[in-house]
Amino acid sequence: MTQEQEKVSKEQLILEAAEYEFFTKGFAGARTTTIAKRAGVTHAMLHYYYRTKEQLFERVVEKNAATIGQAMLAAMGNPAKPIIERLRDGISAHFDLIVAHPMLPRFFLNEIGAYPERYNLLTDHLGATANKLFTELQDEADAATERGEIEQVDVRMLFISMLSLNIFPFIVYPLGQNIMTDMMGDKEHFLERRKAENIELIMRRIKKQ
Amino acid sequence: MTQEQEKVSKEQLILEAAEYEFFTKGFAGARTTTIAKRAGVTHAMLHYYYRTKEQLFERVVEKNAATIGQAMLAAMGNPAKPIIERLRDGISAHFDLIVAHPMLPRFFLNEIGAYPERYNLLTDHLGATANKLFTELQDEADAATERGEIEQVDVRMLFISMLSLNIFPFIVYPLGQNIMTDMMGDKEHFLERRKAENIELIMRRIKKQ
DNA sequence: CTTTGCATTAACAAAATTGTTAAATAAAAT
DNA sequence: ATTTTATTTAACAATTTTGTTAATGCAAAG
Repeated sequence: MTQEQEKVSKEQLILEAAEYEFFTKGFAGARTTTIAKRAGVTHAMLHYYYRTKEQLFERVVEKNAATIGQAMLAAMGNPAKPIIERLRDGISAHFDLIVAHPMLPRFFLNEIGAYPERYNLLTDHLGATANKLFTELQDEADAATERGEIEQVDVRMLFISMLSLNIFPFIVYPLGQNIMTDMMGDKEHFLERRKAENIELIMRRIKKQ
Repeated sequence: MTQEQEKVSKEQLILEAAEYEFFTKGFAGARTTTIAKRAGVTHAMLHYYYRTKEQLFERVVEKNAATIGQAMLAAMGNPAKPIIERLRDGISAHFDLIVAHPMLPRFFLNEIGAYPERYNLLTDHLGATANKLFTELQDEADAATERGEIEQVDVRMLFISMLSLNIFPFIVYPLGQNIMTDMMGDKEHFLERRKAENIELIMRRIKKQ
Protein backbone atom coordinates (compact mmCIF):
# COMPACT_ATOMS: atom_id res chain seq x y z
CA MET A 1 0.00 0.00 0.00
CA THR A 2 2.98 2.27 0.51
CA GLN A 3 4.10 1.51 -3.00
CA GLU A 4 1.57 3.85 -4.60
CA GLN A 5 1.81 6.83 -2.25
CA GLU A 6 5.46 7.09 -1.31
CA LYS A 7 6.61 7.84 -4.81
CA VAL A 8 8.74 10.80 -3.73
CA SER A 9 11.73 9.79 -1.64
CA LYS A 10 12.96 11.97 1.19
CA GLU A 11 16.13 12.48 -0.77
CA GLN A 12 14.01 14.01 -3.51
CA LEU A 13 11.98 16.10 -1.07
CA ILE A 14 15.17 17.55 0.37
CA LEU A 15 16.49 18.45 -3.06
CA GLU A 16 13.26 20.21 -3.96
CA ALA A 17 13.16 22.11 -0.70
CA ALA A 18 16.80 23.05 -1.18
CA GLU A 19 16.08 24.32 -4.66
CA TYR A 20 13.40 26.64 -3.36
CA GLU A 21 15.54 27.86 -0.49
CA PHE A 22 18.64 28.45 -2.60
CA PHE A 23 16.63 30.12 -5.37
CA THR A 24 14.96 32.59 -3.04
CA LYS A 25 17.76 33.29 -0.54
CA GLY A 26 20.93 32.38 -2.41
CA PHE A 27 23.65 30.14 -1.05
CA ALA A 28 24.67 32.46 1.79
CA GLY A 29 21.12 33.16 2.92
CA ALA A 30 19.93 29.56 2.76
CA ARG A 31 19.68 27.57 6.02
CA THR A 32 20.01 23.82 6.01
CA THR A 33 17.61 23.61 8.95
CA THR A 34 15.01 25.57 6.99
CA ILE A 35 15.46 23.25 4.03
CA ALA A 36 15.02 20.21 6.27
CA LYS A 37 11.93 21.71 7.89
CA ARG A 38 10.38 22.44 4.51
CA ALA A 39 11.13 18.91 3.35
CA GLY A 40 9.60 17.53 6.54
CA VAL A 41 12.71 15.70 7.74
CA THR A 42 15.25 16.17 10.51
CA HIS A 43 18.30 18.13 9.47
CA ALA A 44 20.47 15.10 10.11
CA MET A 45 18.76 13.49 7.12
CA LEU A 46 19.93 16.31 4.93
CA HIS A 47 23.52 15.62 5.89
CA TYR A 48 22.99 11.89 5.56
CA TYR A 49 22.02 12.21 1.91
CA TYR A 50 24.10 15.20 0.84
CA ARG A 51 26.86 15.45 3.46
CA THR A 52 27.35 19.22 3.29
CA LYS A 53 25.45 22.35 2.37
CA GLU A 54 27.97 22.93 -0.42
CA GLN A 55 27.35 19.54 -1.98
CA LEU A 56 23.59 19.99 -1.76
CA PHE A 57 24.02 23.34 -3.45
CA GLU A 58 26.14 21.79 -6.18
CA ARG A 59 23.42 19.25 -6.84
CA VAL A 60 20.89 22.04 -7.24
CA VAL A 61 23.21 23.92 -9.59
CA GLU A 62 23.93 20.79 -11.63
CA LYS A 63 20.25 20.01 -11.92
CA ASN A 64 19.50 23.45 -13.35
CA ALA A 65 22.63 24.35 -15.29
CA ALA A 66 21.43 22.50 -18.35
CA THR A 67 18.31 24.66 -18.51
CA ILE A 68 20.47 27.75 -18.97
CA GLY A 69 22.18 26.22 -21.97
CA GLN A 70 18.87 24.99 -23.29
CA ALA A 71 17.42 28.50 -23.03
CA MET A 72 20.38 30.03 -24.83
CA LEU A 73 20.11 27.43 -27.57
CA ALA A 74 16.39 28.06 -27.91
CA ALA A 75 17.05 31.79 -28.15
CA MET A 76 19.13 31.20 -31.28
CA GLY A 77 16.04 29.96 -33.07
CA ASN A 78 15.62 27.41 -35.82
CA PRO A 79 18.44 27.64 -38.42
CA ALA A 80 16.14 26.28 -41.13
CA LYS A 81 13.90 29.35 -41.04
CA PRO A 82 14.56 32.77 -42.58
CA ILE A 83 16.40 35.11 -40.26
CA ILE A 84 13.44 37.26 -39.27
CA GLU A 85 11.26 34.32 -38.31
CA ARG A 86 14.22 32.68 -36.71
CA LEU A 87 14.78 35.64 -34.41
CA ARG A 88 11.09 36.02 -33.63
CA ASP A 89 10.77 32.37 -32.70
CA GLY A 90 14.01 32.50 -30.73
CA ILE A 91 12.79 35.33 -28.54
CA SER A 92 9.46 33.60 -28.04
CA ALA A 93 10.97 30.24 -27.15
CA HIS A 94 13.47 31.86 -24.79
CA PHE A 95 10.74 33.82 -23.06
CA ASP A 96 8.62 30.71 -22.64
CA LEU A 97 11.50 28.84 -21.07
CA ILE A 98 11.92 31.57 -18.48
CA VAL A 99 8.21 31.48 -17.74
CA ALA A 100 8.69 27.78 -16.99
CA HIS A 101 11.67 28.55 -14.72
CA PRO A 102 11.06 32.07 -13.46
CA MET A 103 13.48 31.97 -10.54
CA LEU A 104 16.48 30.69 -12.46
CA PRO A 105 17.77 33.96 -13.93
CA ARG A 106 17.98 35.90 -10.71
CA PHE A 107 19.52 32.94 -8.93
CA PHE A 108 22.31 32.31 -11.41
CA LEU A 109 23.05 35.94 -12.20
CA ASN A 110 23.33 36.74 -8.55
CA GLU A 111 25.38 33.74 -7.49
CA ILE A 112 27.76 34.22 -10.40
CA GLY A 113 27.98 37.90 -9.56
CA ALA A 114 28.85 37.16 -5.94
CA TYR A 115 31.22 34.24 -6.56
CA PRO A 116 32.39 34.34 -10.20
CA GLU A 117 35.27 31.87 -9.79
CA ARG A 118 32.88 29.15 -8.71
CA TYR A 119 31.21 29.15 -12.10
CA ASN A 120 34.15 29.25 -14.50
CA LEU A 121 33.36 25.75 -15.72
CA LEU A 122 29.76 26.62 -16.42
CA THR A 123 30.47 29.93 -18.12
CA ASP A 124 33.36 28.53 -20.16
CA HIS A 125 31.14 25.76 -21.47
CA LEU A 126 28.35 28.23 -22.18
CA GLY A 127 30.76 30.56 -23.95
CA ALA A 128 32.09 27.84 -26.24
CA THR A 129 28.72 26.77 -27.60
CA ALA A 130 27.41 30.33 -27.75
CA ASN A 131 30.29 31.68 -29.80
CA LYS A 132 29.85 29.00 -32.45
CA LEU A 133 26.20 29.91 -32.77
CA PHE A 134 27.00 33.62 -32.83
CA THR A 135 29.31 33.38 -35.83
CA GLU A 136 26.86 31.17 -37.68
CA LEU A 137 24.00 33.55 -36.92
CA GLN A 138 26.08 36.59 -37.83
CA ASP A 139 26.82 35.10 -41.26
CA GLU A 140 23.16 34.56 -41.86
CA ALA A 141 22.31 38.07 -40.72
CA ASP A 142 24.99 39.55 -42.97
CA ALA A 143 23.63 37.61 -45.92
CA ALA A 144 20.14 38.95 -45.20
CA THR A 145 21.57 42.46 -44.99
CA GLU A 146 23.19 41.94 -48.40
CA ARG A 147 19.82 40.95 -49.81
CA GLY A 148 18.34 44.12 -48.33
CA GLU A 149 16.03 42.24 -45.97
CA ILE A 150 17.25 43.67 -42.67
CA GLU A 151 19.48 46.38 -41.24
CA GLN A 152 23.08 45.57 -40.58
CA VAL A 153 23.28 44.31 -37.00
CA ASP A 154 25.76 42.83 -34.55
CA VAL A 155 24.00 39.66 -33.47
CA ARG A 156 25.79 39.61 -30.12
CA MET A 157 24.46 43.07 -29.36
CA LEU A 158 21.06 41.90 -30.48
CA PHE A 159 21.42 38.88 -28.23
CA ILE A 160 22.19 41.05 -25.22
CA SER A 161 19.15 43.19 -26.00
CA MET A 162 16.99 40.11 -26.21
CA LEU A 163 18.30 38.68 -22.95
CA SER A 164 17.81 42.05 -21.24
CA LEU A 165 14.23 42.36 -22.40
CA ASN A 166 13.26 38.77 -21.69
CA ILE A 167 15.02 38.24 -18.38
CA PHE A 168 14.73 41.58 -16.62
CA PRO A 169 10.96 41.54 -16.06
CA PHE A 170 11.34 38.38 -14.00
CA ILE A 171 14.11 39.89 -11.91
CA VAL A 172 12.25 43.13 -11.29
CA TYR A 173 8.87 41.54 -10.66
CA PRO A 174 8.85 41.74 -6.84
CA LEU A 175 9.72 45.42 -7.04
CA GLY A 176 7.57 46.15 -10.08
CA GLN A 177 4.49 44.63 -8.51
CA ASN A 178 4.62 47.28 -5.78
CA ILE A 179 5.09 50.12 -8.25
CA MET A 180 2.84 49.12 -11.14
CA THR A 181 0.30 47.05 -9.27
CA ASP A 182 -2.48 47.58 -11.79
CA MET A 183 -0.34 46.62 -14.76
CA MET A 184 1.52 43.71 -13.22
CA GLY A 185 -1.23 42.43 -10.95
CA ASP A 186 -2.48 39.86 -13.41
CA LYS A 187 0.84 38.10 -13.97
CA GLU A 188 -0.36 35.92 -16.86
CA HIS A 189 -1.62 38.86 -18.81
CA PHE A 190 1.39 41.01 -18.06
CA LEU A 191 3.81 38.34 -19.26
CA GLU A 192 1.82 37.88 -22.43
CA ARG A 193 1.99 41.60 -23.17
CA ARG A 194 5.64 41.73 -22.23
CA LYS A 195 6.55 38.91 -24.59
CA ALA A 196 4.80 40.62 -27.49
CA GLU A 197 6.51 43.88 -26.62
CA ASN A 198 9.96 42.29 -26.62
CA ILE A 199 9.38 40.73 -30.02
CA GLU A 200 8.12 44.05 -31.35
CA LEU A 201 11.21 45.85 -30.06
CA ILE A 202 13.66 43.46 -31.69
CA MET A 203 11.72 43.25 -34.94
CA ARG A 204 11.72 47.02 -35.22
CA ARG A 205 15.42 47.10 -34.43
CA ILE A 206 16.34 44.94 -37.43
CA LYS A 207 13.71 46.30 -39.79
CA LYS A 208 15.12 47.99 -42.86
CA GLN A 209 14.11 51.64 -43.02
CA MET B 1 49.54 67.83 11.16
CA THR B 2 46.85 65.23 11.58
CA GLN B 3 44.29 67.77 10.50
CA GLU B 4 45.13 67.44 6.82
CA GLN B 5 45.50 63.66 6.53
CA GLU B 6 42.85 62.19 8.80
CA LYS B 7 39.97 63.58 6.79
CA VAL B 8 38.16 60.24 6.67
CA SER B 9 36.93 59.04 10.05
CA LYS B 10 36.89 55.37 10.95
CA GLU B 11 33.13 55.58 11.09
CA GLN B 12 33.21 56.60 7.44
CA LEU B 13 35.75 53.92 6.53
CA ILE B 14 33.50 51.27 8.06
CA LEU B 15 30.49 52.50 6.14
CA GLU B 16 32.41 52.43 2.87
CA ALA B 17 33.76 48.94 3.53
CA ALA B 18 30.26 47.81 4.48
CA GLU B 19 28.88 49.21 1.27
CA TYR B 20 31.32 47.20 -0.78
CA GLU B 21 30.72 44.03 1.22
CA PHE B 22 26.93 44.31 1.12
CA PHE B 23 26.92 45.23 -2.56
CA THR B 24 29.01 42.24 -3.58
CA LYS B 25 27.76 39.57 -1.17
CA GLY B 26 24.32 40.79 -0.12
CA PHE B 27 23.17 41.03 3.48
CA ALA B 28 23.26 37.31 4.16
CA GLY B 29 26.69 36.78 2.62
CA ALA B 30 28.31 39.81 4.22
CA ARG B 31 30.54 39.29 7.28
CA THR B 32 31.01 42.04 9.83
CA THR B 33 34.55 40.81 10.48
CA THR B 34 35.38 41.12 6.78
CA ILE B 35 33.97 44.63 6.74
CA ALA B 36 36.06 45.57 9.76
CA LYS B 37 39.19 44.05 8.22
CA ARG B 38 38.65 45.96 4.99
CA ALA B 39 38.12 49.18 6.93
CA GLY B 40 41.30 48.48 8.91
CA VAL B 41 39.65 48.44 12.32
CA THR B 42 38.81 45.82 14.92
CA HIS B 43 35.33 44.43 14.57
CA ALA B 44 34.43 45.84 17.98
CA MET B 45 34.69 49.29 16.41
CA LEU B 46 32.03 48.34 13.91
CA HIS B 47 29.64 47.49 16.70
CA TYR B 48 30.67 50.58 18.63
CA TYR B 49 29.58 52.85 15.79
CA TYR B 50 26.68 50.90 14.30
CA ARG B 51 25.63 48.48 17.07
CA THR B 52 24.38 45.69 14.79
CA LYS B 53 24.89 44.32 11.32
CA GLU B 54 21.26 45.15 10.57
CA GLN B 55 21.66 48.80 11.51
CA LEU B 56 24.84 49.09 9.47
CA PHE B 57 22.98 47.58 6.56
CA GLU B 58 20.13 50.03 6.99
CA ARG B 59 22.58 52.90 6.88
CA VAL B 60 23.97 51.59 3.60
CA VAL B 61 20.48 51.20 2.17
CA GLU B 62 19.46 54.69 3.31
CA LYS B 63 22.58 56.20 1.83
CA ASN B 64 21.83 54.69 -1.57
CA ALA B 65 18.05 54.62 -1.73
CA ALA B 66 17.93 58.22 -2.93
CA THR B 67 20.04 57.33 -5.94
CA ILE B 68 17.37 54.89 -7.11
CA GLY B 69 14.74 57.58 -7.03
CA GLN B 70 17.12 60.02 -8.67
CA ALA B 71 17.77 57.53 -11.48
CA MET B 72 14.08 56.95 -12.04
CA LEU B 73 13.46 60.67 -12.10
CA ALA B 74 16.30 61.18 -14.57
CA ALA B 75 14.87 58.43 -16.76
CA MET B 76 11.67 60.46 -17.17
CA GLY B 77 13.65 63.13 -18.99
CA ASN B 78 13.13 66.87 -19.17
CA PRO B 79 9.42 67.80 -19.43
CA ALA B 80 10.29 71.00 -21.29
CA LYS B 81 11.60 69.12 -24.31
CA PRO B 82 9.59 67.44 -27.05
CA ILE B 83 8.72 63.84 -26.29
CA ILE B 84 11.27 62.21 -28.57
CA GLU B 85 14.18 64.21 -27.23
CA ARG B 86 12.82 63.82 -23.75
CA LEU B 87 12.89 60.02 -24.01
CA ARG B 88 16.31 59.99 -25.64
CA ASP B 89 17.78 62.17 -22.91
CA GLY B 90 16.02 60.18 -20.25
CA ILE B 91 17.57 56.92 -21.37
CA SER B 92 20.97 58.55 -21.64
CA ALA B 93 20.81 60.18 -18.22
CA HIS B 94 19.56 56.97 -16.63
CA PHE B 95 22.33 54.95 -18.21
CA ASP B 96 24.97 57.43 -17.04
CA LEU B 97 23.69 57.23 -13.48
CA ILE B 98 24.08 53.45 -13.50
CA VAL B 99 27.59 53.80 -14.86
CA ALA B 100 28.30 55.97 -11.83
CA HIS B 101 26.77 53.35 -9.49
CA PRO B 102 27.21 50.05 -11.32
CA MET B 103 26.64 47.77 -8.33
CA LEU B 104 23.41 49.34 -7.14
CA PRO B 105 20.93 47.59 -9.45
CA ARG B 106 21.97 44.06 -8.69
CA PHE B 107 22.15 44.82 -4.99
CA PHE B 108 18.69 46.31 -4.67
CA LEU B 109 16.95 43.95 -7.07
CA ASN B 110 18.37 40.97 -5.28
CA GLU B 111 17.77 42.11 -1.74
CA ILE B 112 14.22 43.14 -2.56
CA GLY B 113 13.71 39.82 -4.31
CA ALA B 114 14.93 37.88 -1.27
CA TYR B 115 13.20 39.98 1.42
CA PRO B 116 10.38 41.98 -0.21
CA GLU B 117 8.65 42.99 3.05
CA ARG B 118 11.75 44.81 4.21
CA TYR B 119 11.45 47.30 1.38
CA ASN B 120 7.77 48.17 1.38
CA LEU B 121 8.52 51.71 2.52
CA LEU B 122 11.04 52.24 -0.25
CA THR B 123 8.92 50.72 -3.00
CA ASP B 124 5.76 52.50 -1.86
CA HIS B 125 7.53 55.83 -1.97
CA LEU B 126 9.03 55.01 -5.34
CA GLY B 127 5.67 53.92 -6.67
CA ALA B 128 3.95 57.15 -5.61
CA THR B 129 6.34 59.48 -7.41
CA ALA B 130 6.64 57.19 -10.42
CA ASN B 131 2.91 56.93 -11.05
CA LYS B 132 2.50 60.70 -11.11
CA LEU B 133 5.23 60.94 -13.70
CA PHE B 134 3.79 58.06 -15.70
CA THR B 135 0.40 59.70 -16.15
CA GLU B 136 1.99 63.01 -17.04
CA LEU B 137 4.29 61.34 -19.54
CA GLN B 138 1.48 59.24 -20.98
CA ASP B 139 -0.57 62.38 -21.66
CA GLU B 140 2.33 63.91 -23.51
CA ALA B 141 2.92 60.73 -25.48
CA ASP B 142 -0.76 60.53 -26.41
CA ALA B 143 -0.70 64.14 -27.58
CA ALA B 144 2.33 63.39 -29.75
CA THR B 145 0.53 60.36 -31.15
CA GLU B 146 -2.45 62.60 -32.00
CA ARG B 147 -0.11 64.90 -33.89
CA GLY B 148 1.24 61.90 -35.78
CA GLU B 149 4.74 62.26 -34.35
CA ILE B 150 5.08 58.84 -32.73
CA GLU B 151 3.38 55.48 -32.50
CA GLN B 152 0.83 54.91 -29.79
CA VAL B 153 2.70 53.54 -26.81
CA ASP B 154 2.14 52.58 -23.19
CA VAL B 155 4.80 54.60 -21.41
CA ARG B 156 4.97 52.14 -18.52
CA MET B 157 5.76 49.36 -20.95
CA LEU B 158 8.31 51.62 -22.58
CA PHE B 159 9.74 52.34 -19.14
CA ILE B 160 10.16 48.66 -18.37
CA SER B 161 11.90 48.18 -21.71
CA MET B 162 14.22 51.03 -20.95
CA LEU B 163 15.04 49.74 -17.47
CA SER B 164 15.63 46.26 -18.87
CA LEU B 165 18.01 47.48 -21.54
CA ASN B 166 19.90 49.90 -19.31
CA ILE B 167 20.17 47.82 -16.17
CA PHE B 168 20.63 44.26 -17.40
CA PRO B 169 24.10 44.68 -18.93
CA PHE B 170 25.44 45.64 -15.51
CA ILE B 171 23.84 42.63 -13.87
CA VAL B 172 25.07 40.21 -16.49
CA TYR B 173 28.55 41.66 -16.80
CA PRO B 174 30.45 39.08 -14.67
CA LEU B 175 28.87 36.30 -16.71
CA GLY B 176 29.02 38.12 -20.03
CA GLN B 177 32.70 38.87 -19.68
CA ASN B 178 33.42 35.14 -19.71
CA ILE B 179 31.25 34.51 -22.74
CA MET B 180 31.88 37.55 -24.91
CA THR B 181 35.38 38.40 -23.77
CA ASP B 182 36.33 40.17 -26.97
CA MET B 183 33.27 42.35 -27.04
CA MET B 184 33.06 43.17 -23.34
CA GLY B 185 36.76 43.21 -22.58
CA ASP B 186 37.07 46.96 -23.00
CA LYS B 187 34.36 47.96 -20.56
CA GLU B 188 34.37 51.66 -21.46
CA HIS B 189 33.87 50.97 -25.12
CA PHE B 190 31.28 48.29 -24.53
CA LEU B 191 29.16 50.56 -22.33
CA GLU B 192 29.35 53.33 -24.89
CA ARG B 193 28.09 51.00 -27.61
CA ARG B 194 25.46 49.58 -25.32
CA LYS B 195 24.08 52.99 -24.45
CA ALA B 196 23.76 53.93 -28.12
CA GLU B 197 22.09 50.60 -28.82
CA ASN B 198 19.52 51.09 -26.09
CA ILE B 199 18.61 54.53 -27.37
CA GLU B 200 18.33 53.16 -30.90
CA LEU B 201 16.01 50.39 -29.76
CA ILE B 202 13.63 52.71 -27.94
CA MET B 203 13.67 55.33 -30.70
CA ARG B 204 12.76 52.72 -33.26
CA ARG B 205 10.04 51.42 -31.00
CA ILE B 206 8.21 54.74 -30.92
CA LYS B 207 8.96 55.78 -34.49
CA LYS B 208 5.89 56.19 -36.64
CA GLN B 209 5.94 53.76 -39.58
C1' DC C 1 47.30 69.66 35.09
C1' DT C 2 43.42 67.08 35.56
C1' DT C 3 39.10 65.77 34.51
C1' DT C 4 35.79 64.54 31.20
C1' DG C 5 34.31 62.22 27.27
C1' DC C 6 35.19 59.80 23.16
C1' DA C 7 37.92 56.21 20.76
C1' DT C 8 40.13 51.78 20.84
C1' DT C 9 41.49 47.23 22.13
C1' DA C 10 41.39 42.56 23.74
C1' DA C 11 39.10 39.18 25.74
C1' DC C 12 34.95 37.09 26.41
C1' DA C 13 29.97 35.53 25.80
C1' DA C 14 25.92 34.09 23.23
C1' DA C 15 23.67 32.49 19.53
C1' DA C 16 23.15 30.43 15.25
C1' DT C 17 24.54 27.14 12.03
C1' DT C 18 26.71 23.31 10.20
C1' DG C 19 28.19 18.80 10.76
C1' DT C 20 28.88 14.06 13.42
C1' DT C 21 27.89 9.85 15.78
C1' DA C 22 26.04 6.06 17.89
C1' DA C 23 21.96 3.84 18.72
C1' DA C 24 17.28 2.49 17.13
C1' DT C 25 14.20 1.19 13.56
C1' DA C 26 12.69 -0.52 9.27
C1' DA C 27 13.40 -2.83 5.01
C1' DA C 28 15.54 -6.11 2.05
C1' DA C 29 18.15 -10.10 1.02
C1' DT C 30 19.62 -14.78 2.03
C1' DA D 1 14.02 -16.58 10.55
C1' DT D 2 18.20 -14.29 10.37
C1' DT D 3 21.52 -11.50 8.61
C1' DT D 4 22.59 -7.55 6.30
C1' DT D 5 21.82 -3.13 4.63
C1' DA D 6 19.62 1.22 4.46
C1' DT D 7 16.99 4.79 6.91
C1' DT D 8 15.92 7.65 10.81
C1' DT D 9 16.38 9.90 15.21
C1' DA D 10 18.25 12.38 19.10
C1' DA D 11 21.88 14.10 21.26
C1' DC D 12 26.07 16.23 20.88
C1' DA D 13 30.25 18.72 19.03
C1' DA D 14 32.67 22.28 16.38
C1' DT D 15 32.80 26.28 14.13
C1' DT D 16 31.46 30.59 12.69
C1' DT D 17 29.51 34.82 13.47
C1' DT D 18 27.56 38.41 15.92
C1' DG D 19 27.53 41.15 19.85
C1' DT D 20 29.26 42.81 24.74
C1' DT D 21 32.14 44.57 28.28
C1' DA D 22 35.59 46.25 31.02
C1' DA D 23 39.95 48.18 30.86
C1' DT D 24 43.08 51.39 28.47
C1' DG D 25 44.56 55.28 25.79
C1' DC D 26 44.10 59.83 24.19
C1' DA D 27 42.66 64.37 23.15
C1' DA D 28 40.26 68.43 24.32
C1' DA D 29 37.93 71.50 27.83
C1' DG D 30 38.04 73.52 32.08
